[in-house]
Amino acid sequence: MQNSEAIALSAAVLAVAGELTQRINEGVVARGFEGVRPAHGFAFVRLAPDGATVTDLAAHLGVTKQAASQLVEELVRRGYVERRPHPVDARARLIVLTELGWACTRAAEEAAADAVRPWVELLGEGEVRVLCDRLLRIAPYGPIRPTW
Amino acid sequence: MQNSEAIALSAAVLAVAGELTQRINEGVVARGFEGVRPAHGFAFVRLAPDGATVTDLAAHLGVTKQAASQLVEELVRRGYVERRPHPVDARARLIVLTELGWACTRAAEEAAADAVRPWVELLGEGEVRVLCDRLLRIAPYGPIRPTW
DNA sequence: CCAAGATGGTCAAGCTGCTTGACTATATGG
DNA sequence: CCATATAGTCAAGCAGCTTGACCATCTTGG
Repeated sequence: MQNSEAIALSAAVLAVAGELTQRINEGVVARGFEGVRPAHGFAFVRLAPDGATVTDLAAHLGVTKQAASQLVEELVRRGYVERRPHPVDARARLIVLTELGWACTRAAEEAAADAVRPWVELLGEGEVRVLCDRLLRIAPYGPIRPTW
Repeated sequence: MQNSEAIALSAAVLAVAGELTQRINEGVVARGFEGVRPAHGFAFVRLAPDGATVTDLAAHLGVTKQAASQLVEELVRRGYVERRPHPVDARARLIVLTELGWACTRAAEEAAADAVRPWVELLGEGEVRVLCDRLLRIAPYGPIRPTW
């Protein structure tokens, strides 16, 4: 594979990622959740199952824990998450989604489904599944960084 | 396709994009081009063929022209590009890559090839080409935004 | 041909989100 | 029980973007 092809492929990946991020965020905002940034969505993904600590979140987002702490503070102010005492570690706090946070997460899922729908119409559901499989094999643990 | 699958697919795309951006940037830095950010690479792509104006660049990067102007100023200081009078519009300036800028672009292509190589080994060259084709069909003109 | 508005570019000031550094409180291991 | 590591926060600073203002040059309609 030639270098120029590699660049073209990279550009394609980045274009898809950019469009996807933009569409999902717009979709979430359109559903009435104002003031949310893509980074918040990335945080929600990590918080969704059982909550997480600030340090977990920082590692997940690829930022310092101070930055993660600020992000949590903002989400608390907006009512999307709340800090609870950690069940086994008195130093730590468990950040969990509020009901509003869950609603926002569901909105993001809907927005993602809307964003992906044109792909299915274009390529067919089977091809999209194959695409997803390929991507997961390529970078199963790629960084979810809010900023480049 | 269910909402949860759409989210999984989105996460996969973003993970691949994140890893790719990181690897290319590291590869460029490793080849001796210091102080370059991914955003610079996105600018180089637009400048490479025949140069571009600040306004073109701003549109391409999805930022204000002031921001694009600052980015150009930085690239000029580092010796990657130079401002030339525009051939047909005395208001505008044509930003073109210097020899150093071209060298950096080639380094980025090499780094991209390095980053993509594992994919080829994992999926085979044919599958990767198919992947590229699919991505280009999904978002042929997706935004190349340096920041989310 | 000229006046009026549109467009290309830059300067300046401000804001946002990140970083580094310092600190307290709690956990853990010898 | 003390030494060190870890969770979290506060504070200050910085980088990169934005908005607002401005000048130079172009384009257009009368």
